[in-house]
Amino acid sequence: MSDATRKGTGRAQPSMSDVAKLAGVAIGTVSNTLNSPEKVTEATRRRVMAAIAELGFVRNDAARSLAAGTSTTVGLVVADLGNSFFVDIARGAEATVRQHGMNLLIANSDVDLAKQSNNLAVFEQARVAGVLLAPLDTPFVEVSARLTSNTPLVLVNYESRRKLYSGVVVDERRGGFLAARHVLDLGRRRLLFVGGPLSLRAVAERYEGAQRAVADVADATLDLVETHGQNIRHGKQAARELVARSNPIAIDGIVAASDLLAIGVIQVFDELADFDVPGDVAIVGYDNNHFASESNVPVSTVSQPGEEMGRLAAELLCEEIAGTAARDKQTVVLQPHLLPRRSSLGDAWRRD
Amino acid sequence: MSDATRKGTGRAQPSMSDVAKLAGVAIGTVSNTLNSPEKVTEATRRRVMAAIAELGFVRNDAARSLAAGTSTTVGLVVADLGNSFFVDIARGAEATVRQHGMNLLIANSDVDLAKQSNNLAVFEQARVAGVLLAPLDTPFVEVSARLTSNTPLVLVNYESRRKLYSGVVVDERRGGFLAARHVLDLGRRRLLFVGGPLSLRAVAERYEGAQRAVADVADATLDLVETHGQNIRHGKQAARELVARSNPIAIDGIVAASDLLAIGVIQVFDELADFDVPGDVAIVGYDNNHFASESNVPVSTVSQPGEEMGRLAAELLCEEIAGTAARDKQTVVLQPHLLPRRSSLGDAWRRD
DNA sequence: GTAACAATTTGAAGCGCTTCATGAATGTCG
DNA sequence: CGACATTCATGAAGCGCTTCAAATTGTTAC
Repeated sequence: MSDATRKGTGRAQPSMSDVAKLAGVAIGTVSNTLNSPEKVTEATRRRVMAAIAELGFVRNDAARSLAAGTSTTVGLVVADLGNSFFVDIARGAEATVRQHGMNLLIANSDVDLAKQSNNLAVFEQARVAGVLLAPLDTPFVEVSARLTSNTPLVLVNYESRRKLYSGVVVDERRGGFLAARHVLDLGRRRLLFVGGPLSLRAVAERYEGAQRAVADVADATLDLVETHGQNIRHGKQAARELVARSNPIAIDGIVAASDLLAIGVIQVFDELADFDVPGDVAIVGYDNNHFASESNVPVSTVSQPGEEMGRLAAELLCEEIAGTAARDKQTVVLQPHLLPRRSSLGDAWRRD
Repeated sequence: MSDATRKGTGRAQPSMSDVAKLAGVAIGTVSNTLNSPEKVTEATRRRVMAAIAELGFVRNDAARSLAAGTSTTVGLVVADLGNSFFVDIARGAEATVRQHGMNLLIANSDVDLAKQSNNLAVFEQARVAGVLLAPLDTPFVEVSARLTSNTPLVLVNYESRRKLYSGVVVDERRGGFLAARHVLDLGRRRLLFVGGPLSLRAVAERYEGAQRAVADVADATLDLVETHGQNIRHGKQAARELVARSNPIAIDGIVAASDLLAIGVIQVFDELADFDVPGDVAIVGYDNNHFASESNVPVSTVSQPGEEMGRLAAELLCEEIAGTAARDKQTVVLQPHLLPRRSSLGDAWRRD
């Protein structure tokens, strides 16, 4: 690399020894004023800071963490940034990580297993202090294959079967249960679960929860329309399918695996104008989607504590990094909350 | 740090010299099989790879980039991950960066200027190959203050006034113009712009564009309702305010600064049931919000090419990193596109 | 004036890697 | 068969930092 082309501008980054030279001190002193200012006289501290400012010195963190053997960044590998649930997790994780004086860097797997493991590899190679993994809802192959390394790793929204990692999850069954029981409490008896595919763990567990709630009530039934995804589009399809089955439809309560599904269903019902929500059919969604609360018929929902999950997971990770973590890996289970709105309560619901 | 507490497990990461020892080769050979396999015999390559696998060796990237003086990661500092526009940018940037054999790490500024500059600092200290910055819509102070460093930096969705950095922006005026002209083309003459605050550059420019379109038509007028933000809530407020001004309202076309605003307006109009959209009032939003296309009345919108912006910005950055960039900084201006849907076309619009 | 001690400062060692001059081994050709 | 390439492998130097034992300076007590 010729001197002229180096780094585009040709001006090389000044190093710590440049700073030391300019300030007329030893290199160790520069390091000290940066890392343990209390070990340095006020006078020399000022001289060093002046030199740093004059040269525009920026500490080389690669060298720092190589020499110190510790890093101050934490990596977060996230299944899908397009999903606001994961953005909430990121936000929570960042807050906690920051409190511990570290930084959070995010890598998006974009619903692609290969990218996910590549992202894990990137963080490991960078020797980050630790990694938070909010993985794809798929078998755990990739993460287990990762056991070669010993970077601390905490899972978010995924439970390590073999207790290899700590993690934070939310009780999906409970969420499904809450949603269904709410509808049942409103006196509805012929329920329907909309969501899918059931091969997704989260969906399956929500469905199970709903089944349990229905089983508790003697004359209640739970039907199922399995979808190919959780978007508005899928909700609309499901609603049309439902109407095609029998019109008027034979149900009076719907538990949807996502708010978007619920919205899709409501929209179709609105169009048909035959079904009143919640008069004829009470509907509960899932996720506390930002839009859902603002939509035409505010959707009752089950709220996932995304930020809290991020915070807790980061807390667990920081413990592992500090070495203060318990020997045994633990999985914290957070409880979802029901947020009843108009799509189930009707006019009884007051916007606050 | 005692041996027992080190790294939690106590098992230290193996180094390249461990691999070299096990494979019975020199350390330089290990480096070569990793970085330039063609310089190494097939036989030794295999021996080395076997040793790597056996030890579970993971290359220390901090040491690598320190020694090599180059990094293989690119940083993206993003104003707000909660906004899907920025997620699109991230997705585009990642695709391009990956094509160049590098990795993309994301840091979220979360609409906080202090975090933004901290994030920039983190990436600089990490000596990433380059940084993409999708900044907050605020004065350029922080980024200029950053001039001390010489990490390549490309802006996304922001134009460097002093041409200090290359960048990719979208022509917001054009977007506003397209939206307004579309409504005018439908024969509407009494238009209203909803959005705000106008101190946001993007909003102001969209408004200007709309004004220009209206100025082109002799008898057309453009009214303004300034909002405090671009959410559904603000749209509802604006609509109520409008109705309060005069009922029936004196306008027949609305250009909104976001799809969410448009949805809010439509929802209020729906409730009142007095105004038909688009019969009485044609509405165009902005952003091609995922949600907007699926809503009850699919919202006509102006689409921002987020992914393309990310791709292009990453392309520019890679050029700067490679040193093949033109001397002068350039700002690429991308054009937004109009996507007419039912909220303006009515039944003439067919879902595809 | 000096010994004893604390407070600062110093600078060499080394973190794990890439690089590259050097050497060894093998092949080629007149 | 010797001279010369060519191909591989070697290992020391050094990237910019942290650390820490040792040197230096300042302070207090006697």
